[in-house]
Amino acid sequence: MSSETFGEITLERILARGNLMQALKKVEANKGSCGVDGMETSELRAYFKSNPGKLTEQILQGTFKPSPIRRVYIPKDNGEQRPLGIPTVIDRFVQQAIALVLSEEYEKIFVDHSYGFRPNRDCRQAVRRAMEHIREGYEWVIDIDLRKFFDTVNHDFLVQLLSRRIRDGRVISLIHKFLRAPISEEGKVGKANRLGCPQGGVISPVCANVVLHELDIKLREKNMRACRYADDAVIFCKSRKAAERALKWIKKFIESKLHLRVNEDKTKILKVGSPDVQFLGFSFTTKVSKAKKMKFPQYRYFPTVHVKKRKKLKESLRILLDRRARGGIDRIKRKLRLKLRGWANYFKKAVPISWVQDLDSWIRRRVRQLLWKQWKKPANRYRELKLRWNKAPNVEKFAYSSNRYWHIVTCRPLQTGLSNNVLESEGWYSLEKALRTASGT
DNA sequence: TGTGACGCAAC
RNA sequence: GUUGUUGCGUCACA
Ligand SMILES: Nc1ncnc2c1ncn2[C@H]1C[C@H](O)[C@@H](COP(=O)(O)OP(=O)(O)OP(=O)(O)O)O1
Ligand SMILES: [Mg+2]
Repeated sequence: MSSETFGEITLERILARGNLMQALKKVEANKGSCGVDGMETSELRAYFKSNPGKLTEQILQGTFKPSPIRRVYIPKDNGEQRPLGIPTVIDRFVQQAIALVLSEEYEKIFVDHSYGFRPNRDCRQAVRRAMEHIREGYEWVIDIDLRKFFDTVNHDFLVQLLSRRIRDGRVISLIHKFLRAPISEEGKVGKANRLGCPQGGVISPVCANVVLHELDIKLREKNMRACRYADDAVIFCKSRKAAERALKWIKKFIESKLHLRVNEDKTKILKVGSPDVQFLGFSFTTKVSKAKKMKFPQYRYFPTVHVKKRKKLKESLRILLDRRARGGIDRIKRKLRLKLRGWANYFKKAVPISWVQDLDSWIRRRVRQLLWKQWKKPANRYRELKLRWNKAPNVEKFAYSSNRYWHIVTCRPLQTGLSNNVLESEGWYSLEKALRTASGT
């Protein structure tokens, strides 16, 4: 619990040998790409060892200057672009050292309903907490999202908050320097940054939590049923009226006190069962299988995989199982298994079985297409089919038929020769199997 | 029990 | 080409 008191955060503690070694390991393990200076993570250890005290001395003397941040854009799920800010590996190393200490201390004061970017906390716990509120009759939800969250964090306010807990001015100054690091885009270095924590900065997540901790405190003070993961906060109320009242002051608080911007489009008040409610990839539904209802008759709402996330998985499988897919069959098999395992492990019990069956038969259809294309020549097709289905009638005739894949895979010989069982025995994974192993049976 | 390689998810 | 935090999974080594 938060019974422990906030410890002293000093530069010496950040630069302690053990802390630096731990930070070094983490940067290396990430294997992230280089910053503006071109130094790779694989070169960091050698660099650090060759100049043992140089870096720490610079930091202690206050002469250390972070390098500019390399700007890279990556696509977001909604089609927009996400501006990353990639620090040099040296800066990531120093930031790691800071972040380890910051996180350790702030963990002691962060509130229980905050889940994002925090150790020993995951999405499932956040969703479980949300479900508890729903089951206690709080069926109206305020879904809050902040506009360009990291990029709009106010430096002065953040520094002010950090100063309340960190008495060592050198630490504050060092963090401030990292925040002000300029952006380098297409070789051009811009002016010192005045707004935001870089998406890609090591200390950014904990800084983000430090800012929204103020909101957490306020919500707890007012006895709100809240659940926050980064800038995605859901607050549960008993009525639409209550939700509207709450949203009014929350908005005001976020914008005027925290200097952040509420995303007007994505922020909304809805009944929890609405498909527009998405929290960490889940939505909440009353429409579940009879078996589930029988098992939990006392419950009404259940978490389920949000439709957008189902589509996202299917889309990525479509690319993986494309007829003109790159790489060999074995590689595709392995990737499919890995992907389904990982995915199933995250969503586990929230996946509706009827959808599992739909998806699995869709996967098998695409696998059949893939193999049919792979075998190419009729003679090959004959051989491969016969190999799998000895007692086949008409295999010969069928193997020499046309090339219209989608139509063909629905025909009997392929369905039998490449039946579900045959596909499974040849190592083709299914979501059903992934879910079975994920739930431990 | 601990370490490191790969991967999945959330943001 | 893709950074960061966090959680989990699989495999591997001692
Ligand atoms: N891949 C990532 N790498 C680094 N930081 C990330 C990544 N994804 C999300 N974040 C961090 C930075 C974001 O500001 C914050 C909230 O994510 P998100 O709401 O998706 O974007 P956003 O708040 O920046 O833009 P938007 O205005 O679209 O909501 O989480
Ligand atoms: Mg946002």
